[in-house]
Amino acid sequence: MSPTPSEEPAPPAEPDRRGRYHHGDLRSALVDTAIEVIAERGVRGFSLAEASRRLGVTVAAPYRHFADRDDLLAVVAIRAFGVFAAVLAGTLSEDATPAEQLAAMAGVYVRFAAEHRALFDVLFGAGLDKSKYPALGRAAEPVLEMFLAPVRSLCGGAPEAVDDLVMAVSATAHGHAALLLDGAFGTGPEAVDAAESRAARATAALVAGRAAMRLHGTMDG
Amino acid sequence: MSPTPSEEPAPPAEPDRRGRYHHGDLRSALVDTAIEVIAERGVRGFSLAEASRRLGVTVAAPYRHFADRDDLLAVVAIRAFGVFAAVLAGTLSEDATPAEQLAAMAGVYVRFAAEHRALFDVLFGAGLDKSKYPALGRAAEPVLEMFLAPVRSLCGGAPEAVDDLVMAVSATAHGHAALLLDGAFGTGPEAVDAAESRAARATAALVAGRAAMRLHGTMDG
DNA sequence: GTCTATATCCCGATAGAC
DNA sequence: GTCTATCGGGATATAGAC
Repeated sequence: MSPTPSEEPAPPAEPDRRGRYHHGDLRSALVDTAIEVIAERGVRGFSLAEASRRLGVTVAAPYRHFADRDDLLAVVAIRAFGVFAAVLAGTLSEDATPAEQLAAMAGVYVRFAAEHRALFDVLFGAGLDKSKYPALGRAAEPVLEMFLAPVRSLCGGAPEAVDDLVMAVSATAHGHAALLLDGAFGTGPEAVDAAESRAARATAALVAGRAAMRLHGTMDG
Repeated sequence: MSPTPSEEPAPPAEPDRRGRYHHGDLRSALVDTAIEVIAERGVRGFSLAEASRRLGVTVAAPYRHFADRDDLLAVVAIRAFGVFAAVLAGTLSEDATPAEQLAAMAGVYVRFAAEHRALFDVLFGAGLDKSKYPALGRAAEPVLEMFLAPVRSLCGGAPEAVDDLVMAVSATAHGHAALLLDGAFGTGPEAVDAAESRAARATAALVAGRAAMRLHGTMDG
């Protein structure tokens, strides 16, 4: 019989390379793998055990790098906010009115949810206690700021109006994204296109309607 | 020694009453208990084991009445649609314009999410596969129909415009509800009031904006 | 028919050995 | 840093008491 033991091909030459994560990259490998698993099974289908299995480590290994499952998900969420902000920033064009910018951003919001479903799922479906992860709140600020800029241009600085419109636009975008992921617009790329377009148009109508209502003095509450 | 055994007060007289569900009401008791548990811990915190424990029944008992956890949740979701439709119907007033009705319904949508959080949570946070529960889709139809009525009045029957506006209003309402439950409007009754008011105003602006854009011919895609 | 008892499997989490 | 071992809890399926 050959000296090969049972199922291990060539272990002697490289004590710490293939299939093992002994030198500190297990942490980032776990984050990547988490996103993979979540993309396949959703957040609620993600488990540390599954991620450990895919990386060839024991179920206890992740606890050297993360306090618990939510702690890992919080790191994924922080990365998600980073990607989200980058995607939003990529749509800014100088020769667009603030209203057009907001409409485009609402569309991109929806597209982000569809194309980075795993990340979006973690942001809004993981049930992370934000007060427990201050870094999460900090990671969200750039995103909020990107919505604030065009709204400030539109509202001229009135703080209450700014807050009002930012929330309305966010809710419009988020609602379209949530309904899309829920299947309300159908499935496939056409559904994403449709939802993106609808979100943009709804946002445009919202902004236009605000202006009209302000002109006509139809304001209460 | 008194004849009282150890911890059982009076078992001999009533063989099949207190603490037992031998006669067919375990099914409905499970639904009620599920709503209780979900209200306390959220959908993802609900388990058949916990419901069984509260009802004094074995973990296997629920499987006599429901195929699995999702099957029970689907029944809860069907009840949720019923309550939702009833709440929406309660807000209809004849002397309101279709636009005012839609705005009010968006507000009620948000209030329903807050006041019946368990039911709302099941509807949108349980991840139920709707294609697997046809009865769920049927239960949702009355709700959709309530939004369709005022929209038809507004759009004069153009099928594309009707679909467009229903989705936009739904998304606006849903977005506000989701952000409220996520804590974006703060916590407590004031947050609910604020979110309800914002959803109503955003819907009013949306409808007004649509009309304005149609007048000005600003329509594309 | 309804529930109990039981057994298997997966997951989260911790303690201690290497 | 990772592994082994282990505990508790939940989902699920089956066999059997009443």
